[in-house]
Amino acid sequence: MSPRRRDSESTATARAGRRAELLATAAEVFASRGYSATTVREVADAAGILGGSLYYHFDSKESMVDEILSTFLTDLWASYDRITAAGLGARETFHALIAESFRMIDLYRPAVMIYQNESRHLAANPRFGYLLDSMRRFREMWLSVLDRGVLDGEFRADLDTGLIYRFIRDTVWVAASWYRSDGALSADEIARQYIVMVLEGILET
Amino acid sequence: MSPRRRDSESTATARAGRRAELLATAAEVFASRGYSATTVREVADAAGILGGSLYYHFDSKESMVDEILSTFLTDLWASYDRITAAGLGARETFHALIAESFRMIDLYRPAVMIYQNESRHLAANPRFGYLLDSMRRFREMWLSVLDRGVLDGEFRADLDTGLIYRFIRDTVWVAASWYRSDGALSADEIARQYIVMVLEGILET
Amino acid sequence: MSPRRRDSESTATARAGRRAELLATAAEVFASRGYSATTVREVADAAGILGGSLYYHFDSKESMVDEILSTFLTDLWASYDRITAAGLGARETFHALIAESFRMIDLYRPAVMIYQNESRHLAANPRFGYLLDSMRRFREMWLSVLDRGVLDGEFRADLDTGLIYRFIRDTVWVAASWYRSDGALSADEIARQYIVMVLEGILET
Amino acid sequence: MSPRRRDSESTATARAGRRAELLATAAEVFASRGYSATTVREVADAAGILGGSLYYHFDSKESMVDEILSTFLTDLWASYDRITAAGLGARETFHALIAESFRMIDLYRPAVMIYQNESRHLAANPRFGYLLDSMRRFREMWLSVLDRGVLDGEFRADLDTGLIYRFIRDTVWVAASWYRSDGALSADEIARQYIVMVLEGILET
DNA sequence: GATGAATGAGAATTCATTCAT
DNA sequence: CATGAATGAATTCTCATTCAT
Repeated sequence: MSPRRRDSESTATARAGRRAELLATAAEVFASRGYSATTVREVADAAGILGGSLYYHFDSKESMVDEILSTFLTDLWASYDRITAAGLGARETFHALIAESFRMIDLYRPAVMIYQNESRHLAANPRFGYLLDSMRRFREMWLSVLDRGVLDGEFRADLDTGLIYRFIRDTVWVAASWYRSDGALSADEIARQYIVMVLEGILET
Repeated sequence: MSPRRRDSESTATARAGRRAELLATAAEVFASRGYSATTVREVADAAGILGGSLYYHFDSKESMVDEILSTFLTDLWASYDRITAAGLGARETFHALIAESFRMIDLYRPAVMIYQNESRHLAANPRFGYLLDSMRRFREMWLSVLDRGVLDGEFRADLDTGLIYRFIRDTVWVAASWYRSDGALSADEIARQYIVMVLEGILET
Repeated sequence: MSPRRRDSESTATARAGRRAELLATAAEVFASRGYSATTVREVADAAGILGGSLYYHFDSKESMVDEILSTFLTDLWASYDRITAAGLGARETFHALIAESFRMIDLYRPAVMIYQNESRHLAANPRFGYLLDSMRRFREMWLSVLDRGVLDGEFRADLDTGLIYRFIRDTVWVAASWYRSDGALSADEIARQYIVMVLEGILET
Repeated sequence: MSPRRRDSESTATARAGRRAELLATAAEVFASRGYSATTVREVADAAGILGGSLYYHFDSKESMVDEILSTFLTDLWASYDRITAAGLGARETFHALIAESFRMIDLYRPAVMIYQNESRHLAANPRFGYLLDSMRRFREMWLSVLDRGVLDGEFRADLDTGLIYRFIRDTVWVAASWYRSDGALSADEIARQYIVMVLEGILET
């Protein structure tokens, strides 16, 4: 509680704040221009500073995406884990996961876009091994929900669950590319309609 | 059938063939590594020639993607136009468009991936204005099919057709990223299941 | 006069100064080796930095010549305009323009050489349209002086003024290629003899 | 006179003709675009063949300029030598040399332009040593004429003959850059007026 | 924290030249 | 004679990164 300590605390906080601010800017730019097509200078420009100045905050361009993606994925999996651990039925779990995914898109739109567009390329780098892990976990999680649903007689048995899985995976995340938090439909409404579509189809019955 | 005629035929063919060959290689590499992350040298390596030699055939890296994408889109729209001009009902049109899309993925997998992953960035360049045109046409085409289907009572009226459109658009093309022509499911089988999924949903009834 | 003020002054000066310094170096090299035969690396070497570093200051090799030439021409025309607006007689204007031209050669020798040697080629590029403008203005300016001189009975009427104009234009600027500010004749002395030569001829009378 | 011999003769002639034709084209292009800014492909395009095909006729781009320049200079010096050996007075020699120079411009316009614009750069190459020789001879020839003229009381003694020499040299050759054989003034008329200008000046007397 | 000026590796592109056909 | 396709070195330009101030 000495002045010195308060100082260093507020400095640390300010620093973290600036860092987060810069990461948000970087994420935005990476998402819209593509990671490898984006120059460090473009990120800096968007942040209103000079290219070199970014290196006071980050080691490298790579460490920026790294932090953007790992922050997002950490939060994502905390949420997913909470849902899958809740002991819900297949259909309810399905519901909850989809809804949560759209909430994540709402929260981390740029990060989701980067995840969606750049994962394949980045994953070649050992540093981004966790991306592969995440994709694997994602697959297992969904297959487990779908397979259980088929077993329970809730989901159709005449469709390839592997295909359904890809179908869900792709459509959910790709929504990040057109979703606008200020658009006509809220994240929750999109999730609701999306769930209806996937569960019941678009045919009039 | 005289030797002379065979000669001039085979040269003409070789000429066009070499170009197509190089474009196929380039498309493959662009698709797998990402356009801007791919170096011209990588394309050349994959083609078994030196970097500079590509410039005998193409003006620039950009003109390579340009040709890859415009060739694909020209063929795609020729097919789509044939279908929409056939005077089918909404549901049959839906069917035919989806099936054709998967056939296109089968035929132009790398081009589709590039279209899917790089369109946004490339479209910033006036040279690629046709990408925006294509996206616009795509949207109009699908909305027209969906709206007609809703009017005809074939498609549900309680879902946002704009949302359905995006849903379809994204899932169809994204399949290019995992589709293997030598995989377990054929393009037609994928299309069939995909259509069932979208039309009837994944719920057991 | 506080240290702070001196600092910021000297930084601002250094900034503009560095650019001007590099341009002076580039002009020197372009003038002596020829613009298109000069490599960016040669300019950088002459400036004591690496090739890539030049691009921190300039967009391209082209923009370097551009700046060199436009700076020179801006100054040149300011001077010429001052003279032609002074309301002098044809012969006095003639005098003043020639003298000023030699002063410009003294001041901008490399730029003049580049102007002289590369204008034709560069002018094909729309970016250098001002070179054509300048040549046109130059022609009009001289023809107007010469024609007025003929009318006033000061210049001979039996010579083609178009020919005289070219004669003057070429000889004046071409002097840049051999003029040395440390040579035996000063710019003013050269101008003086030059004027005598053109006005009175080289014949003993 | 055997058919074989006639054949080889006419082939040789045709070959030489084609060679001269290509050189004329090359000279034109080098003159208008500048030697180092001109690509071999541009020359070939202008000749209606492909880049590589030029190498059937010439060893290199360099050997093309070489042949262009040396052909011109050989002819030029043959003429100059004839004149200086004729034992004329200073003024008559002056007359004859200028007239001959304009005739050369008429005959070898592109070569003269190349000589004028590229000599300095090319001369750095030992292969083009003859360019320096030519320049040196040129200087000596003119200084000798001028000095003799001053001694004989024909030319003014109050002007620096070195300056007059440069003045003549530059204005004469530079005319190649604007001279058109189909222009309003013939080579002879230009020479005539030029001689008057230089000898008597442009002042009305 | 940020700036201005560089570095240096590597990217895209150019171009003279070669060569089998 | 000419072509088509390459080579490979050089060139222009880009960009992540560094660092003294």
